[in-house]
Amino acid sequence: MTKTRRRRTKEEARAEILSAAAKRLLDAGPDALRIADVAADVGMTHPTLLHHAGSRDQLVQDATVYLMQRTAARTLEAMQRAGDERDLDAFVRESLEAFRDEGRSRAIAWLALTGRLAGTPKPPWTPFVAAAQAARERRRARGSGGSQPAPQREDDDVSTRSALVLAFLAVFALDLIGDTVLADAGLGEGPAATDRFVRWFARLLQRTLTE
Amino acid sequence: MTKTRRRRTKEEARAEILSAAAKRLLDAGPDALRIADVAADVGMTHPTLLHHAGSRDQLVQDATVYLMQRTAARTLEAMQRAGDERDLDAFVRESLEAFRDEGRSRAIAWLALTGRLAGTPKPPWTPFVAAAQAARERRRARGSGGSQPAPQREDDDVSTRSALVLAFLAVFALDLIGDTVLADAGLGEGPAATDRFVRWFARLLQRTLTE
DNA sequence: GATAGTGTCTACAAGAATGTAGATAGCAAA
DNA sequence: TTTGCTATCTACATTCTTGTAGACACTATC
Repeated sequence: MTKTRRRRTKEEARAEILSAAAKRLLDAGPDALRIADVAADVGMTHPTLLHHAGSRDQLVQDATVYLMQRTAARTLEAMQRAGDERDLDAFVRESLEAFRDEGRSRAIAWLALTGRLAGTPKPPWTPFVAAAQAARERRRARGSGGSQPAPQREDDDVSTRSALVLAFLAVFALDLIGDTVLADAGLGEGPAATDRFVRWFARLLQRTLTE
Repeated sequence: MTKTRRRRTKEEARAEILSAAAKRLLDAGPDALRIADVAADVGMTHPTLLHHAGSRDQLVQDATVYLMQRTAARTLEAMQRAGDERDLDAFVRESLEAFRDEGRSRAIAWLALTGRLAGTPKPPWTPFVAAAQAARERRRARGSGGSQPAPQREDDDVSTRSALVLAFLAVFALDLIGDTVLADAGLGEGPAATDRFVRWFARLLQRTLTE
């Protein structure tokens, strides 16, 4: 009966706890999070975890913020990498992959369902809007040769933002329930069906943002 | 201390229980459903509820099916009413309203997150696909005057189905997280912002399904 | 009006989950 | 080495939740 106690610094303990809690949060949701489970994941007893986390409610809240910030960073990076210059097909596909990998859709859905979404740090939309807007104007200038009437700036802006919102909503929903919906609609199953739909959707976006 | 016992038939009791359980399910999700709460809603004690429902798990499962069937009926009716002949603006708006009223988006999201979505009765897509396809061909025949080359039937079908899937996904996500996303993207707040986006999206759909 | 069937209740059992109290042990600084 | 700090543990208390047992009461039927 060798009892090997591992002693962490306060910060290490907190980091490990948050990470494990975020994982459980993603899997089973806030209501199903059990501090004893999280403690076991990290390798400590639940009173020790409480010593660091304060209370269950506090842990859920902290893990929520941690989760959203972590996934936001990863997602935005992927979107930025893909959305800058290349075509929208890559943009949509990479966004979807980032959402999927980090479980961002699930995180957002959990928060929305439990009424915590509003109180969460929001992602920065401004750079995307600016980039998309610039790309649109570039395409238009190239295409028209300057012979078209001056574009209506305001309508353009709303249209660009709407397209980005649509992309966000579609990727979110596609990740969450895409497989089921595509199958129900008779568009096939598995990754191939999703790929086809993503390509179709990217073409649609491209046309909208180019016109 | 007048104890007024109300005696229901087996069927009445079951119906009331299912309805109340579905409401709680929608609000707080499967994990947070407490049979004592549901029993209180209906006006009975929790052992009585168990007598009718069997067990908590059984109740959750039955309420899930009940909920999905009820919302499906209402939603499909609204979509059918709007999607048959009129423009797509009405179609999208009415779908969204139906989703919202019945909490169908929340129900779907709960099921998806807890891994129950696959085992749920699927809505009938065929009539919508057929109607949308017919409408598209009608529009095209009217527009082209018969001078265009014969349309590629297969691509057309995939495109129609894809558009319907996109509409479904968008309405679903818009209901769940639309307010937050629209606000984050700088497209305004409240019902007005949603309305504007719905109109924009409907125009997009219209163009896609008409070409 | 008596009787049978069963919907409903009260009381209790058992377990799970959060949180507290006090002892112990690992680590760093004197 | 010694000492102080605190991360960690064991043991316990409390509350919440599901589920069971058996008595009671409402309704229909004879």
